[in-house]
Amino acid sequence: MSIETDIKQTKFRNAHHRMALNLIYTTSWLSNSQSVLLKAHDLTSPQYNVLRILRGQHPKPVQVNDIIERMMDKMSNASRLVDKLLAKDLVKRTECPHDRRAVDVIITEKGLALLGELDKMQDCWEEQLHHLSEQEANQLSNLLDKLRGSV
Amino acid sequence: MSIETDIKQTKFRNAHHRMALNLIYTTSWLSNSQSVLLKAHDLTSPQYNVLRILRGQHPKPVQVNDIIERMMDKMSNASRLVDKLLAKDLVKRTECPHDRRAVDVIITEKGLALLGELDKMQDCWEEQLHHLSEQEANQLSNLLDKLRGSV
DNA sequence: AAATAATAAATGTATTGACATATAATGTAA
DNA sequence: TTACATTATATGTCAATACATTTATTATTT
Repeated sequence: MSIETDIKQTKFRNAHHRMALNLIYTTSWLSNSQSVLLKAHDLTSPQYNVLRILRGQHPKPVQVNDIIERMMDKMSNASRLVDKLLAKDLVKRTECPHDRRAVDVIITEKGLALLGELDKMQDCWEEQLHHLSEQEANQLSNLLDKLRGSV
Repeated sequence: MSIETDIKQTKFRNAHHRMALNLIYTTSWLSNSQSVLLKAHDLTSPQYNVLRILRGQHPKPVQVNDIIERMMDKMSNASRLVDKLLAKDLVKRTECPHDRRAVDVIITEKGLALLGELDKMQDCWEEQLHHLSEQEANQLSNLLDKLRGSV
């Protein structure tokens, strides 16, 4: 009885429609709560996302194109996002030796340190998710995979 | 095995983390596909959302504040959103008789006609959701409610 | 090798959104 | 009734985003 009260709507076309609205609503709820936490560290969600991608590959460099492919929301102008991180000394950008079109992006020590701090915040954020058991979390994830038709 | 390949990430901190990323990724996938369809009719998702809220109450007027409360992503500047719809003659805006601070917003015939067309598009969009059975859709929706702690 | 296509990234521009603040009307308390 | 708080909406400003285009480099074709 919840999404109904949250968006003050009692009728849905059908189960799938209710599910779709619920997905959008729940995700908006979830990512807003993350944005609030990140703002205290002067980061946006996409910036945080990029930093974690870079840490995942560290110390290997990552090209802008790779970043785009790995991002949650495939975005067009990732290079300006990298600019922002560069301005904060959280990443460094060097010309890729094999391909002079491309650019190698690497997270800096400062970036790693910031992410280290944010891990605690992230733990805190993830606590919210524990209304679901581990089993339920897996179940939800599997349903999402199936929804996208990739099972 | 899917979110892993879609965002090229094989390791997650834990089941809940994987679920959270999957939620964000799947919802982004879902709403992007809707945006693409809407753009052909020169509407954004929030605008479409507002129009449907107005249709839901039609012919009763809806105040801007009500719109905000009913929206998926609670947004600060709903009045400029109404402006946009007004400019396209999809809604009309009149001063609320009982409360001169408030504004009554009503969907126009043109707005209703547009939504009528878009219903077909929406059906089409919802077809995507049928990788899940009705039962699975309900299951997913219930898990989302539970995730938000509102069960 | 020259011409053409394809790829990686950056940039221009207009729109959208976030956030704080302003304006106006109403409600409430002294 | 005046002062003060609250509510409803609008606006100013700046950052973020979308989308198209541009530049530079590499790959492919003839």
